[in-house]
Amino acid sequence: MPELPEVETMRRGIATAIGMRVDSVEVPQGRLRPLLMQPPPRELAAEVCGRVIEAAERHGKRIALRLSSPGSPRRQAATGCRWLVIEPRMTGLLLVAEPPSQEHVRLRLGGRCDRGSQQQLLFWDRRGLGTVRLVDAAGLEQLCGPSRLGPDALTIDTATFASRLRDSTRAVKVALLDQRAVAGIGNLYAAEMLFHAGIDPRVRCRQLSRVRWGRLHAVMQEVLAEAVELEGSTLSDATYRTALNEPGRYQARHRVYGREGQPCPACGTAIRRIVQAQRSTFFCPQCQRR
DNA sequence: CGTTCAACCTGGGCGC
DNA sequence: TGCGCCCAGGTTGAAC
Repeated sequence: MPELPEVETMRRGIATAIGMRVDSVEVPQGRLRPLLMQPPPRELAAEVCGRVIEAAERHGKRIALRLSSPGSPRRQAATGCRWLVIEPRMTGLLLVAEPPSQEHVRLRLGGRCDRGSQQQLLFWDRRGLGTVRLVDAAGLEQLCGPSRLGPDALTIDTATFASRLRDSTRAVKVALLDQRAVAGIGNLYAAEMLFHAGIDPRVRCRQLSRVRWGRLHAVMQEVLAEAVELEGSTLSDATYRTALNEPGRYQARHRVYGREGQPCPACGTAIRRIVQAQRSTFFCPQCQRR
């Protein structure tokens, strides 16, 4: 399930598309389940074709492709840049390699003079919960701005991190998933970082000492950075793949996630699974304290 | 402010 | 072998 490390891996994996012009947008019909696209495929294609992909940004768990203003400089003021915002949600993937089955969206790219090659950028989503939206600067702000996403978990500083969470009465695990507080953490990495910090996921934010916020901040960035380095986690359902359609390698590092009943790698106590905010939380009742 | 639930979806795993 | 069921979890929005 794409969280920060997986989405960052996607962003890096599609870097070869930067500088290329969109020649066509294809949205196959047929057996494909519907995918939220705004505007609908035909309009989106008309607006996107001819623009150059100038940058691939990551905002939390979303990718935003910055598309150049079309046409002459005079027209630029009127039309301006656009952003193609892709939200993979549960099973969405951005690929430059061919997808395992029919894709949802295919951008055919060309026109870069330094390489002069052609390329494709594909979005495939097994469950079809993902979204692809074309927006202007105001729309980007709405989808990815500070009203929706807090500072990025990978780069937020200790003081800001603590200040955005410590006053909450919520359980720390639940608060870590709040994208408005801190952006990028999902269910899997929340469990892993709390294990490494030795913190019981049920502790209320307010109960955590300053020292423990500092420790949590440090391990959060260690865990996320290492997961980015290893290109994310591909679970047994094997949905998540890199842009080259290869599995991630961080799953070998999982200490608690998905390991209910198995011995804690640190102390041997059986890993427990509980439910918080309707989602599974895995933790070691011995190593993770209140 | 916080929690809970339903909705969006499909495929893998389970019990029978 | 197969049917029905539950579960996986990112995000939103409504209800309490």
